[in-house]
Amino acid sequence: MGRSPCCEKAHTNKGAWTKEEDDRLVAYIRAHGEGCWRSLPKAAGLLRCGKSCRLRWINYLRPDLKRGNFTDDEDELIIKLHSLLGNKWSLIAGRLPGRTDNEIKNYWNTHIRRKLLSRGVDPVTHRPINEQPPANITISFEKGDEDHKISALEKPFKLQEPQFKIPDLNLELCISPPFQEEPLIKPVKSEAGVCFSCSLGLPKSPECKCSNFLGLSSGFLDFRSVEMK
DNA sequence: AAGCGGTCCAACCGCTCGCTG
DNA sequence: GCAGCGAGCGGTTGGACCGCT
Repeated sequence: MGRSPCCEKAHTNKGAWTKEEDDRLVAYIRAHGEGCWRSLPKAAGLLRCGKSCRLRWINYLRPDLKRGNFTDDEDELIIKLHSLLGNKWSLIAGRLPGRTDNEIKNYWNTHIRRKLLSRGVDPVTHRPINEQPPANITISFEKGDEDHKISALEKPFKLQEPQFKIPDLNLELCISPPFQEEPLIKPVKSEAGVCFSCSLGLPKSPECKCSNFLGLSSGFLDFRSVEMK
């Protein structure tokens, strides 16, 4: 049995949003808050799919969005984050206050890719274009658990033999409070984690007390400090 | 001015994940 | 354990816009 559609497609508008639709959506969310996107269109009097409403709100109507050009700092931060996280646009967006995953994804594909290529850097692997790819590195979270292996380089290279396996690497995750707006490169050291500068391999700042890149020596990678709020 | 090709970005689509019964 | 559902994510697309000829 197939999944039921997320909305009655026959009775929904598609394409560009009108000013009136925007106003209705904003007014409804201001009055009732976000949540239950499936029922929102009907409640708000919109002939739109819930997904479409959610996307419109998140990518365009949210009051905390920062519109306009990306700064050089943001560019470099995106490149660093992409080299660490790959195409995890929502995670990258979580580190750029006021920016959306869609915006960053578009910006990456239109500007940064080209920028890296012009520097002679492969935008997928973040390595010099004429450099031979290294043997792939596989990280295993649990002994013998094939499903939990991940490629350290996301997908740039196919699995090759011999596989280099880091023994019993325990990437224990810890929960930190929701992200608060702060200077981009200021160290935000969590209780047992690592400051963001170090997690990106950026130069240490005076306040930094981290001992190792990615917090591997401490056994902690504060994933939530990278994950979106 | 018209035609064309390239660029950009808003929006859609399909899939996965997590939750619930 | 399984199925259904809603939410969220990443890839892709369509069309508006712009510069060049």
